[in-house]
Amino acid sequence: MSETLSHNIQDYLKRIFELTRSGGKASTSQLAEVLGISAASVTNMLQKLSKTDPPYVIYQKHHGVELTEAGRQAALKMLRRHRLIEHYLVMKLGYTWDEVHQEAEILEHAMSPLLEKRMDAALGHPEFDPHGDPIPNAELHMPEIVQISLNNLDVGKNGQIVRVPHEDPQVLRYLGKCGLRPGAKITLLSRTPYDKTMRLQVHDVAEEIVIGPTLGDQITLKVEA
Amino acid sequence: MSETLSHNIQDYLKRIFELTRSGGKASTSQLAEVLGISAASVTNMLQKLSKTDPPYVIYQKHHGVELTEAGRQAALKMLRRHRLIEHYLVMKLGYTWDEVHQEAEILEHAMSPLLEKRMDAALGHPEFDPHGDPIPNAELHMPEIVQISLNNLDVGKNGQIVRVPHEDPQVLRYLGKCGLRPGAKITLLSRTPYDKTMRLQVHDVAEEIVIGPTLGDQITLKVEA
DNA sequence: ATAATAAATTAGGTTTACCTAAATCATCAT
DNA sequence: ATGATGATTTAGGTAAACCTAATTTATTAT
Repeated sequence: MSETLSHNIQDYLKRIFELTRSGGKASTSQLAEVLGISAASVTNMLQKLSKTDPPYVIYQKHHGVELTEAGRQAALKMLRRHRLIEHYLVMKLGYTWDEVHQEAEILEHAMSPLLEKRMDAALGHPEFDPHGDPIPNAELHMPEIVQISLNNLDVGKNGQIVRVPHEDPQVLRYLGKCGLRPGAKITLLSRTPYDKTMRLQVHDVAEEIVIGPTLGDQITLKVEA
Repeated sequence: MSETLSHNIQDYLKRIFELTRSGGKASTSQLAEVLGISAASVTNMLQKLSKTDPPYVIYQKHHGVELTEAGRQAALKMLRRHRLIEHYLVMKLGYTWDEVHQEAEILEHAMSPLLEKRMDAALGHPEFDPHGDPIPNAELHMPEIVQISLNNLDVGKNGQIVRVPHEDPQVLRYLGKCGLRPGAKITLLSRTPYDKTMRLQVHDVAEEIVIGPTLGDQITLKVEA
């Protein structure tokens, strides 16, 4: 269980994790696509990963692949490291959000348990990275996520858009232009006491946007429990 | 010139640099020893490294190897990264000295130019790491300072302690009590011709101290070039 | 000078992870 | 139900970097 996995294997497991995040299986060609290699190479690796002593994946010819618990643990370990690194680079070394991903992609494979521990401590054991994605904790548990309306989000907290009102195409178009669409991660910057108008920052978008409580009520977010 | 070298090649070049630091060439077996691999593997790699388009080493069968200028630049780049990382881990992440070497050995290969730049800035562009070893600057020039052992310091000259022997805690404690620790500045007052016993003045400390050549050999100083 | 020893090289092989080309399987429209 | 199409797998091969065993070269002691 604690044999060291190669960089490549770590990458495969991480990608399978991402592709199967919302259930189902990952296909050979999907993996080939995200890993930037040929489908034949992927097939070879999947066969190998499904035959290790604790197998890392469950693989059936022509029917895709999913992680075993061992594979999931390994993937979560990489995910934790990746997000900790991203967070660290932004918080401590002045990186901007768009610079961190590539850097973390490489560093995560070079990170020792000690370095992970120290960065985690230096950041105060954060639960979310600067993109708003949750960071698995040291025991590899993801923070619990629940859904609430934007109106109920606490100031300073992050959330990820799940649903936006779709009745009025004009509103929808406006929100889309601001980057406020399902999947977008936001931070609530302030809420005025009197009329509950909210300023919020869409991650990866420079401008802040302002939203009133009528619209805010209709916007659903995933947030930490 | 800016092709990316493999981890392995970077390690070979770094080791050759270290082994030839004080002139001469590195032998196949020395390299096999420090790299922890067989001599046969080293021979193969040396042949390869001496035949690249800009060759990285000058290699003659049975007569050892030394770096070309291209090889030296590559080695210095790794040395800079290694020492910056060590310094960073100690200064910013609470590592102790015995923990940093292994960590840096791995991280140096995963370090981007941007990360190097940011760490360098975060540390205030240091010229020496906490060991007192010089850090090549961004243009890969070593600080114009030479390190010598106390035994080789001319009488009347000044120096700054860089390293003291760390095997014997009793000796260390004694030297520490005299103010003779890394960073301390000293002047060599005299050296007896017969047994090379030295009198020296630690700046900011009233008492002179006396040191024999056995201990003097193990005390490293920075002096002006 | 030469034989013994040590160091270095060559020869041949392994593993990991990739590749291309050819073959096979699955699915979908007719 | 069948054939076309696309996805997947198999077969055979490459490159990097390592290995052991056998051989060759260099050095050292007599």
